[in-house]
Amino acid sequence: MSEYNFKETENKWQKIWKDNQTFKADNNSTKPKYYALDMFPYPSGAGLHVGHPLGYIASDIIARYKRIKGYNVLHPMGFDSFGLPAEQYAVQTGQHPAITTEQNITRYIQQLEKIGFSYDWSREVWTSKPDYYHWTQWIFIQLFHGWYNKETNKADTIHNLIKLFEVSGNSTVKAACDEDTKVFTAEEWKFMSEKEKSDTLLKYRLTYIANTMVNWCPALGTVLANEEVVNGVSERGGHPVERKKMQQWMMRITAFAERLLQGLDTIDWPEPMKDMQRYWIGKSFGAELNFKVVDKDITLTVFTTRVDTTFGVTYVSIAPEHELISELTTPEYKEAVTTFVTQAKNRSERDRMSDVKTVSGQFTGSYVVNPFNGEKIQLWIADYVLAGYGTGVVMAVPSSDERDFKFATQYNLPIITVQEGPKTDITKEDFDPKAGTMINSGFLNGLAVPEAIQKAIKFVEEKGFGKARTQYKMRDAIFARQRYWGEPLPVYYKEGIPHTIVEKDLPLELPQIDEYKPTATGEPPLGRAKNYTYKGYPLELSTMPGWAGSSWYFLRYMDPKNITRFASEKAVKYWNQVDLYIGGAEHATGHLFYSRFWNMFLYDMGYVTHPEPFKKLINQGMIQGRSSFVYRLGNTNHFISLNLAKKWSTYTLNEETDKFGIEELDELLFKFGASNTLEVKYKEENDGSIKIIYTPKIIALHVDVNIVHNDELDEDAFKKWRTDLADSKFIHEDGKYICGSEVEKMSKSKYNVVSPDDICDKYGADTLRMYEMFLGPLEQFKPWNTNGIEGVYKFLRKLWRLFYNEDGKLIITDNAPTPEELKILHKTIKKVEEDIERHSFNTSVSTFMVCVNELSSLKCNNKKILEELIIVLSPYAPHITEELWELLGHTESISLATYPQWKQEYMTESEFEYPISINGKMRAKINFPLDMPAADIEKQVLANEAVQKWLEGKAPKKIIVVPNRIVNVVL
RNA sequence: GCCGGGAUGGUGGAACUGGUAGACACGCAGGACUUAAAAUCCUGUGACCCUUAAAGUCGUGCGGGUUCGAUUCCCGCUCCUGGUACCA
Repeated sequence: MSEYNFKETENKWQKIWKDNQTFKADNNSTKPKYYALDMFPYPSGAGLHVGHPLGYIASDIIARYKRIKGYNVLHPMGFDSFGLPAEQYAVQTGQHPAITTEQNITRYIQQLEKIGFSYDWSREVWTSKPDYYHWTQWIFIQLFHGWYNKETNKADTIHNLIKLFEVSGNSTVKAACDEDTKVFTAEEWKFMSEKEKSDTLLKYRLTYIANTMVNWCPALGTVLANEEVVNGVSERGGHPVERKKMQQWMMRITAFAERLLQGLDTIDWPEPMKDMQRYWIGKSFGAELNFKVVDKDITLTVFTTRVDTTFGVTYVSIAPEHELISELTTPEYKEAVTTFVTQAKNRSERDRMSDVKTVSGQFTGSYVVNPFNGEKIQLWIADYVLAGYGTGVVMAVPSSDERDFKFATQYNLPIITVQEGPKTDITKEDFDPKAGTMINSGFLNGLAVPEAIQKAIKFVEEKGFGKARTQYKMRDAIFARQRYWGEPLPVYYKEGIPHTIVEKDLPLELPQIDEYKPTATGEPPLGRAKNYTYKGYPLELSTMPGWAGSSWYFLRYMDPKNITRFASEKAVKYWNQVDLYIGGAEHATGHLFYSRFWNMFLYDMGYVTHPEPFKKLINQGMIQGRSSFVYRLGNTNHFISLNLAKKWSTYTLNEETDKFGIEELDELLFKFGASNTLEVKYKEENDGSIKIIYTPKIIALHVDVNIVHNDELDEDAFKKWRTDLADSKFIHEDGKYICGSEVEKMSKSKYNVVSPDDICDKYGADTLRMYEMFLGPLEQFKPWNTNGIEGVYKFLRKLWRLFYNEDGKLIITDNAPTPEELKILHKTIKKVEEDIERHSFNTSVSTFMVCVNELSSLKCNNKKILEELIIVLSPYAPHITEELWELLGHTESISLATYPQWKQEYMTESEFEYPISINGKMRAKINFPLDMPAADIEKQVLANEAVQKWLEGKAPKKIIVVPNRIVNVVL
């Protein structure tokens, strides 16, 4: 093979890698380990587009790089194969989602293999396979039998909690539990019924059943997440959604809030990503404060971060969902309150939150007492108060909080100013709630806000009005979906008490059902299964949410075939933590959060060796589509080239003054059979006269980007693209038809999807890999644009030609490398190594290009030089380098080679050319030996003729010599 | 509203800690080879000034500042983009 034949080369090596299992990771290696992980994909029906592999290519480069650096690398791939699209397809067609899923995965694997990734396919996992979800269910069971001990700050087994209850009840137990948990003694515990014990324990378990507000969609028969509800109807199908209190399986993730927050400081993640998680956890310090309700035996507790403003409280507001509302409403307000509450309930929480501009509320008729000054103030229901945060009750300080201010103004409630000084006026733009000093606030008067907060909290605790409290925004996660295509919850009910199924009976497999819809009685689809029971008892009909399987898959890769444990202790200990995780930033508060939670739990229980699953994280930016447009004249099949279209559509012609213009245009339009495409508009001028404007009607149409090359339209392909375009005519500019472009999301309907398969067929996988890296920084969002791909392709052919001459003869020599060649090589090794370490893949591609250009202009065909260059290049372009490696006489895969070390000795120069700047402007260049002292350089610079010219006889004030950089003369 | 990221030639982008802005690539222009085309190779390519050359001037979104020197640091804006949202 004397010409670079990427097809032959790539097929050959992909087959060899597969047959030899070249990239199989060893669990019993003595080498240091490196775990490089990609976020596994959901296999959608559309296949991969060119944006998907971006992160995979980067991690593959690192995996291959680490291999030749001597690491035992775990680089696996799998599929997050439970999910909604396959289920919806099943509902429509009756085809089992497993079939659809398998078809999609097969296609994904074919596509991935074509790009030449060094995955260890023997470790492939699918979350929808029973031997995988066996262990998802097992983790669920561990969580069910777990509780969180706040004393030791660790999760523990429920067995140990029961022992504590038996000894001293729950009053001494510090645990993460439901708010409404009642205090009981050991004696009381002993005499509880089985059901009572179960209910009590559920308040402590890390997976538990609770009544919570959910978005229920009757038409779809399932609970929806907040983001799936838009304007009160479901995102898919537009069915009405109601707020409903339902029994749901939950995960007590809030128990881990503090540790999930603290853990962020120990991991190497992008700072914005950590910030998102911090914000999501939403830790805030403040206090609980009790407000007694007048004439009722009720005390309302509020949470506030601003106890210092308590003297400014003029009313208290309560969430519409609050349980005590009916008790708190006086008879004369009953009707108004009921109307208001029903109204508010029908707006989903997100809906209410996004509609920030309007506030609404209703007086309950009740009054509460401000503990600080004994004042009687009104109790309102307000829809800006969220039931799920804090206590669901808020003390309102209209002078210091913008929402309270808006509400108070709207309902004519009093306002007491408690802060004075600059920026304390709430009606002004520059209002800062924490500015100024306290006034009208009794013992707090004159203090700045931070001190006032401290003093007020102390006061509250001393007087017994309440206590200091840390509050988190994060809430427990709902862990059940009323759907078919997910992991069945391994739970059955015996006399109304939930039990987990025995571990040896796992996995609890998804049953076959005839249809994938909810049952007629509104039960989840699993209600259709026949004999869906365990030991004769009914099983839970909900399945796990989409994030369950993806929350631990990185552990399964460590030992995917294990049937006795999710992964052997030895494997878990060896692989320990994911060293590098590459994936999109969109998972910040979902997958990445839940994975940390589950891993932390498993760590507490002694199943894994590190509390944080992902040591280092890199977010790759999304690759957007770059749509191409053609410009159609009116409703004809005449298309105008981009710049003509631009000109014409802004080219308004005035009949009076522009006779020539309109004739010219009309003639053109007529010539192309496109008359009647002029739009006539009338515009009134300042002087009252009417101006007639003609504009050609130009319609921009999306055109398939695959028939546009460097923005030039392939006209023949265009005519064949759609039958109605067969008779198209083109109005050219410079003899070509140029298309317009715009950056949009990649999607079928915009005809801007580019498949990696097409690129591989046309240019090869190595070109695709290098080009995707060359496109720009990994983290950056960027549009896909095939325009520059030729450059990378040319580079690979140029590399090939270092080995063969024009006659197809191998021209490698064993000569000793010249110093110049060595210098080029070692410069390249150094630069590429630095680039990989800081993930600047785009610059290393440039470095390779420079290197090959320089070597080829030196006509270098030295075996030693090329050998090392090929090793360094191999992570980027694995196929061509394997082929060339073999040509150099090696019989083993390049992945077993050793990464060459760059040597300073080949790169040092004896002289350095200093640019000389005078008052900041570059004026001359002079060579000096590297070891010349600064004082000597100064002298020689002043003596230099070229410099003298610029000095004009003046003596410089100062000379700055920056070693190996610059000499600056200041006049 | 709040929290991020960004703005550099015709285009994608480089410049790592302040030190020759525009590496590398695309595109474009010209040339070589060829009967021709493709492929390949060579040269030029920020703008202005200019017959040419030399030299010069201006240039990293806008306005200021610090510095001998700023794409880089500081202050104030504009626009684009991502996330998030009544969290008390």
